Amino acid sequence: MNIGIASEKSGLPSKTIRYYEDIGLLRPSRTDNGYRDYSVADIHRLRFLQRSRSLGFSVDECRQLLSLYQDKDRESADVKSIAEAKLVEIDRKIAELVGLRGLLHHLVEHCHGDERPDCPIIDELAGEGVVQ
Amino acid sequence: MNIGIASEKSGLPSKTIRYYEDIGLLRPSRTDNGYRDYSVADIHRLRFLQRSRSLGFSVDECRQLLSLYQDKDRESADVKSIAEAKLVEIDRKIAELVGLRGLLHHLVEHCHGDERPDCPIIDELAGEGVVQ
DNA sequence: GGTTGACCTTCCAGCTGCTGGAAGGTCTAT
DNA sequence: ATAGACCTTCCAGCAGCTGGAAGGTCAACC
Repeated sequence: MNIGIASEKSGLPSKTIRYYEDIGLLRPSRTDNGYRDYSVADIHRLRFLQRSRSLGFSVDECRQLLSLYQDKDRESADVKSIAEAKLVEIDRKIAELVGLRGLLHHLVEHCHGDERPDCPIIDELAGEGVVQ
Repeated sequence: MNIGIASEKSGLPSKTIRYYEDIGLLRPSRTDNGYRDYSVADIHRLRFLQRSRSLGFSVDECRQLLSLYQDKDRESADVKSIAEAKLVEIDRKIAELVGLRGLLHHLVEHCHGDERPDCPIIDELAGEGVVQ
C-alpha cells in the first residue's frame, strides 16, 4: 500500500507519516522502486498514533502506548505499570473533557450576556480543584 | 498575585504563562515594580487554558474557547456555532479516549503474548471505522 | 513510444508552542 | 548590607510537524 493510501486510511498527512518513520515510530517495507509499502498492521499502528496524538499524548507517550499495543512481553511488571499509569491518565483526560463539555454547554445554554468572573456556577465548573 | 503563585494555582509553568501573554491570550495588570499581577479571574482563564491545551486543542482553538468563556456577546449566531462545533469535537475526543481506554485495558487484561495484527478484538477496538 | 499528470522520493527551511539560560532588577529576612 | 528567592526581558533551541523544491516512477492516453 502506497503512502497516499496509508494517509487516507489513517487520517494522517503523508508528511507526518514520513516524519514518524524518521523518528523511528514505524518501519514500513519498501517496494523495488523505493516506494514505502504499508501493510494492514502498519495502518493499524498509524491509526493508533493518529488517535493518541490527537488526544494530547506526546510523541514519546505515543511511543510507549504503541509499544504496549504491539509488545509481546506485555506480561512484564514494568510494561504493565506503564499501561496502568496511562489508564489513569486517560481517565483524567476523560473527566476533564466531560467537565469542559459541561462548562461549554452551560455557557451556550444558560449564561449568555453576564460577566464571567462573577458567575459561581461557571467558577465551579471551571476548575477541578478549588482556587484559594 | 505574582506569576509564581499563578503558576502553582493554574498548573502552568511561568514560562508558558508569559508566552500566553506574548501571543495575546491574557493581559494581567502590573504592579508598580513591573511584576505581573494576576487576578482570580486571570487564574480561571489560565486553568481553562491549561485544561484545553492538555486535551489536544491548539492554541488558536483555545483562543476561541476562551473567547466563548468570557464573551459577553455569546448570543450571536456565529459564536454559538463555534461553541457547537467545539461540543461536537469534545464529544468525539471523549469517545476516542473511551475507545483507547478500552483497548489498553483489554491489552493489559486479556491479550498478553499474542501477535497484535491477528487479534480481531483488538482490530475492532483499534479503529473507529473499518480499514478496507 | 513519448508525453502528461498524479503519484512517489529526499532534503531543507520554516512554523507552532513551548522551554532553558543569561543578565539583571526586586523583595524579604537575617 | 548581603543572601536567596523571587521577578523582569531577551534570545536561542527543541518538539512536532508542514510546505516547497528538485527529481524519479507509473499508468493512461494519443
